[in-house]
Amino acid sequence: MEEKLVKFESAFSIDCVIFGFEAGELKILLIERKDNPFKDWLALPGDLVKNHEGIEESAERILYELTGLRDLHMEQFHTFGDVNRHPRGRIITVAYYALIRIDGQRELKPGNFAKKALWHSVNDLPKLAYDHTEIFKTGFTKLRRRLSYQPIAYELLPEKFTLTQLQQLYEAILNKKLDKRNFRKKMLSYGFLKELDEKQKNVSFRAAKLYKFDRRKYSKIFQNELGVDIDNP
Amino acid sequence: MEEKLVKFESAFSIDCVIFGFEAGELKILLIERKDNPFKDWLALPGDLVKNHEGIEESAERILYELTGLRDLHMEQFHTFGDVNRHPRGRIITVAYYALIRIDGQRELKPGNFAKKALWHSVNDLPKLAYDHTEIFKTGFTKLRRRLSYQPIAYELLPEKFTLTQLQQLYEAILNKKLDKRNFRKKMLSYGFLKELDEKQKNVSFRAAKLYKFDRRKYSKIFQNELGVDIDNP
DNA sequence: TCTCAATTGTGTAATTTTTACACCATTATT
DNA sequence: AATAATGGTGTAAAAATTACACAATTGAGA
Repeated sequence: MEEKLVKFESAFSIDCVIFGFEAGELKILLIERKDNPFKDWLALPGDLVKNHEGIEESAERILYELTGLRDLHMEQFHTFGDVNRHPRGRIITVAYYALIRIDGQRELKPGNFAKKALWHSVNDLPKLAYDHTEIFKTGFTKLRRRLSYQPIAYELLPEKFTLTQLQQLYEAILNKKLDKRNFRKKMLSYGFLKELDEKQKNVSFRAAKLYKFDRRKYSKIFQNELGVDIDNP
Repeated sequence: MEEKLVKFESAFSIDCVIFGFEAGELKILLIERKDNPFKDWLALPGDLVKNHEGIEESAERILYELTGLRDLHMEQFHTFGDVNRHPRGRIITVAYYALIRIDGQRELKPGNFAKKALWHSVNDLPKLAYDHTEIFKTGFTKLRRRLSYQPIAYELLPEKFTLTQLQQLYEAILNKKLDKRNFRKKMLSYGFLKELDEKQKNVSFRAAKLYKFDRRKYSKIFQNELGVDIDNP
């Protein structure tokens, strides 16, 4: 059963704050809108939720259509439902953030309602369409808070990375300088970083060791620490 | 403009997990449903969001109608949107938790669709209507996680309380025993507990000192520690 | 009024975690 | 061979957390 008419009097949508990390900078993926309202503005990728899909599913679809990627780290973080947040009617939107590895080769498909999709540094964002600036800020704050108790950052790095890259990523998200020795000590103490027999290439200085995440160990440590409490009904 | 017809093909609702603390037990406020679906089942208080109200506003209204209280500590914690979560159509629901002081005197108004409202211990909840058991569990987990980094528990206690009561409340939420001396040391170190010149009455043992929260000091300590990051756009 | 039962209120030492801090090593480039 | 740039490492001080036991107070009841 295909939908023809969007019920603007009462509908729900998904908006995604998609984080990536590139050249030492934290970025988000934005689209440039083709039409009114907010023609030519930058906006968060999003769509109306279809009748046959759950909201989680819808968020995954939006991400897949845009990036071709599935099974990303995604998290619902807030729902925005002010009466006038959307000029075309009463639409509440469920916001998710996602963490993805930026890959310059990958083609982004902005979809029918956008001219293009682009990565934009979080540090000098223009005003976004609708209430998307607020949504972004909320999502960024949630990500930051989350990172301070769960080391999810590796989702943003390439498979092999140096400790300096990891530290730069933390610094970009937490927005503060960290001490190199203490940072390394801490990260290595978790035990889910695996040192590789490989070094950085093509750098004109001492090459750093490469590491990768051991997902198995990571899960063991962090799943029961954060999931639904086992002792409760 | 009054609504006559509820658009069940696509609507949103609010559900509230309302926590209270009484007789050393953590409780939530439930309603007993009058009609189908889920006639006679216990459910979380909730309602459809009206066209003219924001979701926050809607949550506040639901709480006010039920308890007569305003300005409660409320927090949106998750939105549930599985396709088949509601037997009567596609309804996604935004869930809030609230913390309130149980007052046996206060009359609860269950509303038109419920037979009654009652406080129920969180420890032996029956299966709830719809997906409300899942909503409750998620809310409880969020509350627990929040409490471990922000001492919000005082919202659940009477104005004057003993440190033992406070500890019991923490134990009920975190679901584990705490060390009395360490607990007191920690709580008092925050500096927002004010010792009163008053003691417990009507107990057949050594009466404990009463304390109250100093909201002013509390806010100073915890507002900038958790709010939106000041350094970011 | 004495005793009992129940609960309050208190401090210290050991352990763990966090913080602060500086220099030599390695590599590519010239 | 010197230089420029970054990688990689350890220790000591401070702070936070944990573990742990007993005397003091009160009302109830004999």
